[in-house]
Amino acid sequence: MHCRLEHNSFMAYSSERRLPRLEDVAERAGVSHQTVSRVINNHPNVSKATRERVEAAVAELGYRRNTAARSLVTRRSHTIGVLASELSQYGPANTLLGVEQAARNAGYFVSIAALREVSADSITDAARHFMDQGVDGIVALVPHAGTLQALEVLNLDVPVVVVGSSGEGRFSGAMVDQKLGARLAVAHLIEQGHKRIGHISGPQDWIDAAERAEGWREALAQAGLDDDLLVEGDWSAGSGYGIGQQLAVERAATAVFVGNDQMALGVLRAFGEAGVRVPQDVSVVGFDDQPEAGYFMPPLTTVRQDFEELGRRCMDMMLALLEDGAVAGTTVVDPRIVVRASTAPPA
Amino acid sequence: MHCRLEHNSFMAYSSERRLPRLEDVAERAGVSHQTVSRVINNHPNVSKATRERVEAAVAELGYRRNTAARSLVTRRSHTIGVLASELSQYGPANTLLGVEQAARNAGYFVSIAALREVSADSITDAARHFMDQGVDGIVALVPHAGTLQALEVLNLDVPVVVVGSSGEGRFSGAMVDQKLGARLAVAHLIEQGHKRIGHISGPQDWIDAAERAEGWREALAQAGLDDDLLVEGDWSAGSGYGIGQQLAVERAATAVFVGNDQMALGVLRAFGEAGVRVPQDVSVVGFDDQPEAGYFMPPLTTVRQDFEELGRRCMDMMLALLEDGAVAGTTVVDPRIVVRASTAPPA
DNA sequence: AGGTTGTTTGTTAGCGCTAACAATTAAGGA
DNA sequence: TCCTTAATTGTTAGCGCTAACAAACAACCT
Repeated sequence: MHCRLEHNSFMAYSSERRLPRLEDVAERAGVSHQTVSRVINNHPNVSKATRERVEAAVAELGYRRNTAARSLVTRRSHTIGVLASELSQYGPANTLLGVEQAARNAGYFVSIAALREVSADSITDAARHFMDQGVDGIVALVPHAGTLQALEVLNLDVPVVVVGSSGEGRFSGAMVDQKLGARLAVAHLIEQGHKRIGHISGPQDWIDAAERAEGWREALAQAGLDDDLLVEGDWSAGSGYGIGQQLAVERAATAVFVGNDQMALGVLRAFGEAGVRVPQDVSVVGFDDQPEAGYFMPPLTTVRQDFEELGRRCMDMMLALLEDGAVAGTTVVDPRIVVRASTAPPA
Repeated sequence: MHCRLEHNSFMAYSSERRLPRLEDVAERAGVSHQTVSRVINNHPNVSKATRERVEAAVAELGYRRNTAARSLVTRRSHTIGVLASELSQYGPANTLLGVEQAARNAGYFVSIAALREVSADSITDAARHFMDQGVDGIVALVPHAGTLQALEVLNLDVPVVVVGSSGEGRFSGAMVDQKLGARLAVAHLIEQGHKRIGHISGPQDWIDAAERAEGWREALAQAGLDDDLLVEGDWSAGSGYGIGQQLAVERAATAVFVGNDQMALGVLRAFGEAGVRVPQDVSVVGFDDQPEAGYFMPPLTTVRQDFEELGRRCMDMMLALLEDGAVAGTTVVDPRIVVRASTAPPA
């Protein structure tokens, strides 16, 4: 019997061999298929002897339950849909990893839909895709203000966890405390004696970008400093480079808090080319702490976000919603600052 | 009727409202459920009048077919499993995006399983996860020599497309021509007059790393140059930095072909710190062309791989295997060199 | 003994869909 | 006209599973 499993290596994909069903296991164990189902699902009222007999039969036949059949009757697919944009970026990619880890541990499957561009249409498409698949819940990894509305009007009847949002309305949220991160960055610069601290933000319709800018503003206000030095980039190294060139000419600030590490890379290059020394002339702080940040020139002081943890928290929240009937809520992960060579007291 | 759909916004997730079934659509259109099924599945023998009536009913009720029920009877889940490691890296992440795009276009769902570490056990786990889900095929985004063996012994009865492999045995492959990429890089350096060209490779048990090293060797051999300057890194900027420090002391080569952009970043920083000027003293070429490469200091000459295209090709191949009964094969994507400021003729 | 529990097992129905076949109607040819 | 063929629709069964109920049995009390 156990040989049969090993000897089918010659078979093609479309092997006609039927996979064992509950019925097959039941027959082998001398019980009804329902009893096998009980064993598989860990129902309490099965005698020890029966359970062992069934488990042996399951092992011998290599039985694995059929997800489609199970889903059909339970109306649960045990699948979570992850709606993501910018999946090639360090942050979202790692959040996805966290979600996947927590999901698989909990016996869930993870289905993905990537958005090429963030629009109501593309979000609707992706959400419909997930509903067609019958996902039990959706994790929205689209930290864009418009996403929430686009999702809300769909009236999905599955729980939604939005990453990077505090979870308004029917949605739950999981977020890194962006304001705190920004305050840590600015506080570090203030401690070193900087008075003129600029900010290169991400696009302001991104929730994270808006929060970081707000945190920067709050920290400056608290210290009685001006918050007039704000330029908006698009998250890319290229935009950081362009803005950096401009800053190198103006020289209005002694320190710049940059919205992410990629833009910071562009800034460092622009400064390098313009002869502005970092950190002697201008200090630079990034955000994210992607693995390369420590190898920029100079190594970048930045704010670390634990994206994987964020992903795991997302999934924890999702599980609570699905299995414990929890209500929508928010979970917050704290960032921390990583000080490297790109910051120093002003000259 | 159409109001009913709009007015349930007050309902909780666990809305008791049953979704419409074929039967409901059939009743509304005044036909049998089978006729509706035919319309849904584009079967030919349905009269135009009937088809239109059914389509109207489908639209009015907002009918969407139940995937679980369909899968149960067709034994097709229309789901592709993507087995991935290093998903937070630029290459794999973008390949995944390509797969996702092609899959969703073709009406397939994409399920992912990320490997924390590449081992036979973790691969077996992930593959079993996919079989439990009943995926129709697996795309292995694990460009590691051991992966193929670990997958082979599982005797999966679904098609497998291995990315970065030429597709041995029962598996199909989709790859960027790594040897060609390496030859392009080395040829560029030779054209500029370099005679001593070193290579910092990735771990040699990664298929891509081995191929790139081999391409480097071939190009040197063809030009009658020595291939004794090879150091193995681990793909990370940190390892590039460490090796770069060493090279800065030895100064054995006038040009270095680095296995990926991240390691190249580390090399640039090590050279910068050691006072080795790039490209005046040493030329550096990377591999991948991740978006930041153009903003390194100096901007990096590198070999561009179109990862999204690779992913799409993967999925095309998978579809051919699944739907056209194609046999295992290989598809190859060509890389191209992007020349920037990190390379110049030797002094 | 006879009833009242509780524990363990079996039986039946049906989730929503498609495949296979049966039935009906329309069209064409002798 | 009737028979053959093709096009269109309907009927039935069953994919593999779990929920709900029913049955069998043991244990324990009055």
